[in-house]
Amino acid sequence: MFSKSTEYALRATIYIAQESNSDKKLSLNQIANAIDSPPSFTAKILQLLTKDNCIISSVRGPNGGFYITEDAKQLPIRKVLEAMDEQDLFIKCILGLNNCSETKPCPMHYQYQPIKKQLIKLFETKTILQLADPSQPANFLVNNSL
Amino acid sequence: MFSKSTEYALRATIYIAQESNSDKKLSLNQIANAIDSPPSFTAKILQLLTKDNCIISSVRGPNGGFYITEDAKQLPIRKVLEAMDEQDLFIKCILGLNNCSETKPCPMHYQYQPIKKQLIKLFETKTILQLADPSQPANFLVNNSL
DNA sequence: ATAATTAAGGACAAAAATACCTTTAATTGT
DNA sequence: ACAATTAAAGGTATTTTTGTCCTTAATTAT
Repeated sequence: MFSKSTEYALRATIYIAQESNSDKKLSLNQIANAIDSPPSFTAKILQLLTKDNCIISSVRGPNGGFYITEDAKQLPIRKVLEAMDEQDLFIKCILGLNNCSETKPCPMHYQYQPIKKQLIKLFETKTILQLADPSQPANFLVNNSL
Repeated sequence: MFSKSTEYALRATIYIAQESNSDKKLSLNQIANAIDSPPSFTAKILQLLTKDNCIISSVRGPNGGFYITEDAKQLPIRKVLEAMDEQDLFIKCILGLNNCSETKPCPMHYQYQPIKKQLIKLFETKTILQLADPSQPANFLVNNSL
């Protein structure tokens, strides 16, 4: 569905929203460890998410780290996809066509369109806050023993 | 959603099912031209689809080319994903976790699960024939002038 | 038989995604 | 001021994906 970068970005954002606030910041290593991602690569992802502090905020130095503001928690998760430049879901159809629509539909258009609509709705309406329920520690591990 | 390889594979399969039969075979160049894909790369994709002639059939030599049998048209399009080793949709969740389920759900599980179910149903129940039906649209061009 | 045609197969090239490492800058506490 | 800590930034390495090219094998028509 998404690139690893986007998966890490979504996991990191939700985890930070669950665990942090401006008084309790999370270090890169805490985050990478929690969301099961390579630390150095995760650093790059976090840099994208903190661009202009628009999704994630960060401060350097001792007791520094990453956190998210209450305002940013209200953003729809689509913003995370935008930050990662992951727009194919919104632009392309399931066969990879760019302008697949009612006027020039592909052979799978009528089958995929309703599903695409739900996916778009999910990312445009669900906020970071709605996905980050702090009442219980969430599962972010790629491989679980079931 | 899918890799370019898988997109080409789906487009090629549907196109071949629309246009060919054992008496009317399609050359590599006809196919690549129709589905808007790089010819040499498409050749590799077609090799995967013709493995054991299980989805697409081919014959070499003059008047040779690719075609699909009536039997193969009855296969669900999931078979194309299998041939391309594109299994993430069926295995992983939207955050990239392998064993995301009711017992250990990720933070997006309950939002994504119903959509994933529809996607799986689409690929497991729709046959190549159903998508290649003359009643279905037949546009395969990546960039349309709308 | 021979030549022409077409897919199959192998090697290789380019580009993109993923991952790592080192240095720099900011911040904090002493 | 200084040392310690932490993210930012830059460069590089590795792997995967995408794409090309050339040779081989099969088939057909002459």
